[in-house]
Amino acid sequence: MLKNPVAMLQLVERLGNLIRAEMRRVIGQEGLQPVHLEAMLFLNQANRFSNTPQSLAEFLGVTKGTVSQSLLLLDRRGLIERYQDEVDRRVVRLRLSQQGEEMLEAMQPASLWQSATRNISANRIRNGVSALRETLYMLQSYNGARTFGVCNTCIYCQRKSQRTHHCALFAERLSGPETRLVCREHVPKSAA
Amino acid sequence: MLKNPVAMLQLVERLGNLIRAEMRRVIGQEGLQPVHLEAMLFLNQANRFSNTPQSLAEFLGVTKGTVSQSLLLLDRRGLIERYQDEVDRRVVRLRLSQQGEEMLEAMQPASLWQSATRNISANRIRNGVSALRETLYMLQSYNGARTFGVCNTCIYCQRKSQRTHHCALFAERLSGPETRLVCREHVPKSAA
DNA sequence: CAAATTGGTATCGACTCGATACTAATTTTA
DNA sequence: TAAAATTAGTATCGAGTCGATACCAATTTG
Repeated sequence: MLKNPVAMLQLVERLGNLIRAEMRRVIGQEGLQPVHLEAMLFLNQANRFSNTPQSLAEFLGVTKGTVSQSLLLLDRRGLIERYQDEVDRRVVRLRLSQQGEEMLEAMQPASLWQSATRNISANRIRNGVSALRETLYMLQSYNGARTFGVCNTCIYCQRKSQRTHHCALFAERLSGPETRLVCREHVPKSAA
Repeated sequence: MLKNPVAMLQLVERLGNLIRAEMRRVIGQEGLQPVHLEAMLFLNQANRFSNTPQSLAEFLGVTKGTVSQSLLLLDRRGLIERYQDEVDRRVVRLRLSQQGEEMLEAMQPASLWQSATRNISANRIRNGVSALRETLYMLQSYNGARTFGVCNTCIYCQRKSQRTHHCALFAERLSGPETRLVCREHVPKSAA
């Protein structure tokens, strides 16, 4: 019955498709697909508990077999590096290569968006972000999907001192910069 | 420098990907892909100036060759009908078949979203819709893409009487319901 | 220590997607 | 008005996604 939520859905869908088409245009010149850019953006933000094929598959919403194929391609192109985990030798760790970081740096995928939102009032954007964030959390909780938020918004993240934080789930120390990376085990504080 | 627009971009991107993954899950059971659902949703809303392969290709942001393939599949499955235009015999007209309409009806793609937004205040949603809509128009104007809005938000749409409207571009009469369909030649009033 | 689970890879088939080449109908132009 | 250019659409090719299935090796469970 409510029309505005449906309007919001259609806008998000349409904007998502435009972003995707723009991605395809830009990254297609490198012979890549949108999902490759998504993967690289994820690896650029993933913390050390989350930089694995399994985690990436969950983030992208595809099977591990599918993600394995995409990683093979990114590896062949020299855009990522894969190495074995020291303690659990089944798991593969992923990171962007130097070349991968440079490509991401050079692309500036957000620049068009920055211009497009230039004349929108800060208040409307704040409201929009808040509405979208809540919708995202709700959707993720419905289908049991992970939230992939950054550590400093997670219930497991405890501040120990001015500079050091602590993850109560992995029982490990977190540096300041690390609390701004996304984690597979993230549980939003609002949903505690 | 502004962080909120980037946050909004990431949210839209993530939500778009989740919607896409959900689409794949739902429509995959019919042996279809997300783009097929996008196409059917478009055809369900397109007016009589816009129900062609070319128009659909512009909407989806793919080439006409690509869209031709997808239409072939939808036709084979009996979900759409294709017929020749009477006056310009190069153009093919598209419409959902009975079966296609029933499938769309049965899927209710917006229901999850409706639940997810249930507890968000109307004001925040209104602000969000407004911010997203302006962003969408800006992005579309940048790359010269069409806006695909509904007639009653278009500069060419003129109200003739209580019940009849008139399109100044095609110089044709529009019924009331027709003014709520999306058009390939749409130009938003705000950008007049 | 054997069985079950977990993380990852390989292969197959259907499909997307851009590029290219093509046909037919319409419009432009010389 | 006839030839040239444009427009709408289709066909084909190759690289890649994607799920499904099958498989292997390392780890955890019983």
